[in-house]
This record gives sequence, C-alpha cells and structure tokens, in this order.
Amino acid sequence: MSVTIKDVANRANVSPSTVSRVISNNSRISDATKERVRAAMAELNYQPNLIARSLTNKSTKTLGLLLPGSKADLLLNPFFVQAMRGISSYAKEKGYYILFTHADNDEDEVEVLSNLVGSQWVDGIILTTVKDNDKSIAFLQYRKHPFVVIGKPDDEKITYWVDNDNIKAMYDVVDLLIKKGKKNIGFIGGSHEFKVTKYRLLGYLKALKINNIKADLNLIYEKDYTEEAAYEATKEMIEYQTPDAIVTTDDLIAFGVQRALLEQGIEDVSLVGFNNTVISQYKKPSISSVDINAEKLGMFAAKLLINQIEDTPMETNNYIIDTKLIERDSTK
Amino acid sequence: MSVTIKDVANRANVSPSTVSRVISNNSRISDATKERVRAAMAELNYQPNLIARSLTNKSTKTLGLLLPGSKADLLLNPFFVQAMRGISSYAKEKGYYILFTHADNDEDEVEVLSNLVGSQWVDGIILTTVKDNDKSIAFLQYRKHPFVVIGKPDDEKITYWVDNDNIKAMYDVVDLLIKKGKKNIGFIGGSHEFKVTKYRLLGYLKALKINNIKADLNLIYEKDYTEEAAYEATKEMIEYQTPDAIVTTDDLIAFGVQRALLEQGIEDVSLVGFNNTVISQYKKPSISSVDINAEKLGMFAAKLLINQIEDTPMETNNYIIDTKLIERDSTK
DNA sequence: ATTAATAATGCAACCGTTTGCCTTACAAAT
DNA sequence: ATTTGTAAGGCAAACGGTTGCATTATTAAT
Repeated sequence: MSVTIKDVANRANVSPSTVSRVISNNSRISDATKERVRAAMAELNYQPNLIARSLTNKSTKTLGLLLPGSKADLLLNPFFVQAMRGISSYAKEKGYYILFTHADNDEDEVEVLSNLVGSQWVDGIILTTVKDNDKSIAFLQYRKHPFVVIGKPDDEKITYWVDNDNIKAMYDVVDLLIKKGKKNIGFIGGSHEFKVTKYRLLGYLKALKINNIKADLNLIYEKDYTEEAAYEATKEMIEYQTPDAIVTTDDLIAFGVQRALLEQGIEDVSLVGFNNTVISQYKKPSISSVDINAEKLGMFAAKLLINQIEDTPMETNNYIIDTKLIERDSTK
Repeated sequence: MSVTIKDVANRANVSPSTVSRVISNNSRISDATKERVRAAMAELNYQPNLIARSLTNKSTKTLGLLLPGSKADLLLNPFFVQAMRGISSYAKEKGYYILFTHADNDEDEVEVLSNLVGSQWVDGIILTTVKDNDKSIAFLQYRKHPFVVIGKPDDEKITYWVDNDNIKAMYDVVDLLIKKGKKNIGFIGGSHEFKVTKYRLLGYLKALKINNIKADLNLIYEKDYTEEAAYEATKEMIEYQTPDAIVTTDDLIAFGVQRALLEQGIEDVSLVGFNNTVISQYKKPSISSVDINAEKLGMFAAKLLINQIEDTPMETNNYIIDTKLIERDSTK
C-alpha cells in the first residue's frame, strides 16, 4: 500500500482537503500549516496518485500518439523516431505523458482511436500521417476530441496541424537543379495515398512550369516508400529515358535510385532525397537531402495540442516548419 | 459528458452494479438481463471509463517504456523502433497500453522512473538498455515494482530479462571468420558502458582463444555508437596494422569502418555488423550483419512483464532470442 | 403450509483525489 | 455587548467504476 493523502493528513493533523490545498498552494491555507503539511509529505515520501487525480480532474495529462499501421517500412524511416523525440521532449517539459499505440492496418486505425478516445485515457491525440480524405481525422472531428496532425489536412482552417511547406521545399530543389542546367528531371515518390507525396509532386510540377519545362509523365513515378520499389521504378524510367536529375520524396527512395543508377554505370545524374538521414551522407556519392526538421515538427505538434487542451489562446492553428536542402556530392 | 455506467443502468432498468457484472460477464446475472443490458450499452454506445476502472482495480493496464537519455544516437538505431513494434504488438494483443518516456540524461533516468512509479501510472516498466551496476534496475528492485529489461542484467537470477546470447552470436561470427582463414581480426564496439558491448567482446575473445589466436589489444576499440567514432577508430587501427577482418557491435559502426577502409583503398578486409539494418544490404559491398531479432526481443519482454504483472506462473525469468548471421559480400 | 436452499439483483462502501460550501474562531466595527 | 467581516480549515459529495454483503423472489424439500 502506498502512502495517500490521508496518511499525510493524519501525520500533519489536518484534513485531506487541507493537504490537497497545500499541494495546489491554495492561498486559504496559512503558511504555518503549509510548512507542517509539506514536512509530513516529505517524511512519508508522498506522491499524489495521478489516476485518482485524473478521475476528478477529468484530465489525464497524457497525449496519445498514433503510429500508422500500414506500410510498416515507415517505421524504418527515422522521421517517426525523431518526431517522437520532439513530442516527448515538449510533453515532458509541460508535464504530459505520451501514450503510444499503433494500428495494425488502415481499417484498424479508427478502431484504435475509438478505444483510445472512448476509454478517456488521453486528453488529446497526435496523428503522424495524413491521407486524402482521412478517416481518422474525420472520426476525431466527429467525436470532438482534441487532436493535431503532422502533415497538411484537407481542412487547413479548422484542424490543428504542423507541416513543412512541402510544395516550396520541392520547388526549391527542382528550381535549383534547373538553374544548374538540368532539363530532364525525374520524380520518384512514395505512395500517392500520403499527402506528403502529393505536395512534393506539386512543388516539382510548379518548378517545371515556371521554368517553362513541360512535365513528362514517363519521368514521374509514385510507388511505395521502399528502397526496392524505388530501384524498380528507376530501372523502368531509365529504359524509357535517362534523366539528368532525379528528385525523390524520401532518402530510402533515393538509396534505391542510386543503386539502380550505379548498377547501370550511370554517373552524371543528380539525385536528391528527403529527411536527411544519417546514412545519406555516407553514401558513395553522398546524397543531397532535404532536412525536414522532424524533431521540430514533433515539438510544435505537441505544443499545438497542449495549448488546445489547456485552452491557451493561440494566434494560429498551424505551424510551418522550415526545411533545408543539405547539398552533397550527388548534386555537384 | 460521456455516457457512464449509470446511464446504461437507467436505460436497462437495473442497478450500476448489475451493469458492471454484465461487463465482466459474471455468472450471477441471468441471461435475459445480460441481453437487456448489452442492448442498452450498444444503444448508448457505452465505453467504460478506464481511469475510473483503474482506480478501483489498482491496475492501469499500462506498461511504461523507458528509452535511454544518453547517447541520443541510439534513437537512430532501428533496434529501438523494432523493439517498440514488438512490445506494442504483444501489449495490444493483451489489452495493454504503452506509456513512453525518455530520460534527458543518465542522472535523469531514476528521476523519471521515480515519478512514473510513484504516480502509479503504470503496472510495470520495460527498460531498453542495461548498464553495469544499473541504477535504474537498482531503483526498481528497491521499490519492488514489476519490470523487465532488454539485455542481460547483473543479477540474472532474480531480474526478468530477455536478450540474445551475445557471447555466442559474436563467437560464431569470429569463429566462422577464422575458419575462413582470417587470422588478424579487429574488434570495434560501442561504449563499454553498455553490457551488450561487453558480451560481444567476450564472444570475440573466446573465439580467438579457442582457436589459439592471441588477442591483440591494438586491434580492440570501444568507442561511441556512432559512424564517426568508428571511422576514426578504424583509421587509428589501420595505422598500427591492417587486420584481415573487422567485427563490430553495430551496423552504424560497420558503416564507419567501411568508409575508412574504402577511403584507404583497402578491399580485402572482411566486415560484419550487428542489427541487420535495411541499409547494410545496400552498401557497396553489402555488409554481413547479425540479425538480433529486435521485434522478437520486444515481444518477449512484454510477455515476461505482463505475465509477471498478472501473476501467471512462469517456468523461466528470461528468454534468449535467437540471432542469425546474414552473410553478404563483405565476408565473401 | 412452512422452511430451507438457491438464484438474481440491489445497496452501499470504497479506490484517492478535488472542491463547494459550511463552521469555527477571532478581530474590528457599531 | 452585539453584529459583521474575514481568515483558516473541515465536511461531504463527486468523479465512474467494482465488489462484499444483504435482500428479495423463486423453487424445492419437508
């Protein structure tokens, strides 16, 4: 049996309510009593039972984090771990815990959310991916449960979200390549299902357009977020035409592209990845990559959610996190 | 306001206790009443409040997962993510949630644990690394709080743990290399602080001994778990003597080794990593690596912990998870 | 018809907090 | 001396469940 507020009360010769008020530093308790109670708490090594507190407060000070079920490979992507770091750091600072769950597959996702929300375990939820017509978002909106998403949702106005400016990030990359004299630029992205793919593709198209280059559908691929799929896509693309640069939506994809290129002995194709993973810098040649600042994305997601939960006035419902192209040998 | 057990009771014209007994499928309730209550639950879309339930049951059905604070690079190691997958899967199957925390640094770790245990948020705790003389383990033992560690603890008898047989895993690797004719085999490991480094080193030494090869301290390095540290260590080692094989305790380390070797134009040195990361197979040359089955480690850790919490009789307090050397070009 | 046994359900206390309101004690004002 | 005001702290209900025990209804046994 652990020590409760009553034990402290007995020890300090006051009522439980007084102890509670000392904990919250209520001004109705005299300094003398406060001292006495605090001493008792220290002697007994008292720590409040957060479960009991949650029950009365109707708040658990816990954030739910849902990792996507489909595309298990996403877990190999350091993005999630880094985002979790950011979330965890900010949450810890604000006294929140993180409850972590994963869905087994797409259909399961709403089920998992439903349990999480229904059980009243969490004060708010962080979604780490966004799809077109996202069922999870729809569900949380319907249940009016606080949440935030990492990625740009359909409804940019009412949902709370953080994201990079993916259009601009890719636009800048492609524009830079064009300025460097590249004309035939291929695009190999992950599944179109994810919004992030879509926006990066838009940035790609925009850069071509502004520079008066006609997009060539044979140079555009959207497959899975795997090294293998990218490898295959590249081989297919090359069969049609070898571009003078290839942009991708993920380092893992870039790795596949590079492998295909090297295998064919093709050397002068520029290559750019996303997420700036540790490995990209050690590749031969090292691969330029866009750093999306995943940890910062996580931090601001947590911030947005906690503010929302605590009804802190906010001037915005979203944050755009800066990206940065790290240039390496693959674009030299 | 969400729907409570009382709402269901009213709707079904029974008392709250009856509803509670229907939920737990208590045999004292007649089938007819059960049906009626279940119908009411369905109509009202009732979901039990787990906080309230936790308070009476003195069990939260939540597992605490502590990620190490020091060596942030560990987070770049897919081991943790994979282990989390395994933990999460098993926990989900058994109806447990995962509360996820990290320490900011080594000293912080006990502090974090103390809060977690004291607040009574979690029924048990999973530690993902083990050190010599581990403070966290000592603390949890002192508090008599259920926990399990991934890695072999000092006290193998009383602590619950899962691990690979790291001595054997490395022994097999080195023995194989020797059988292939290698004689000067270097060892580059992560920080000695972690037990895993120690055991793999022991396996290395054992294999040398059994094959009557004298260990050469100039061929043994223990640095950080980073690519960079490994790169430096390799350069240093080569300056002294170029071995004909190098074994490492992590793929990330192997990557650093490979980079140093390639840079010096050294080609015929065998190389082995640990953890079988996705990238190792795409390196040039591809790197042989020991698959430690991190997901399985996580699953069994969760299993051991949940059994312990639920007082399920167990025949063992630990599991040894099999490892497997995946041979690639770097050992051909 | 009365009693005993059993089945089905309700009552109320409890888990460890928080908080609205009441009580007490004392000082100041009339 | 009585009223009024204020400061300090206690009482008890509430949060949403669970569970030991009591109660009632029903059936079986005498």
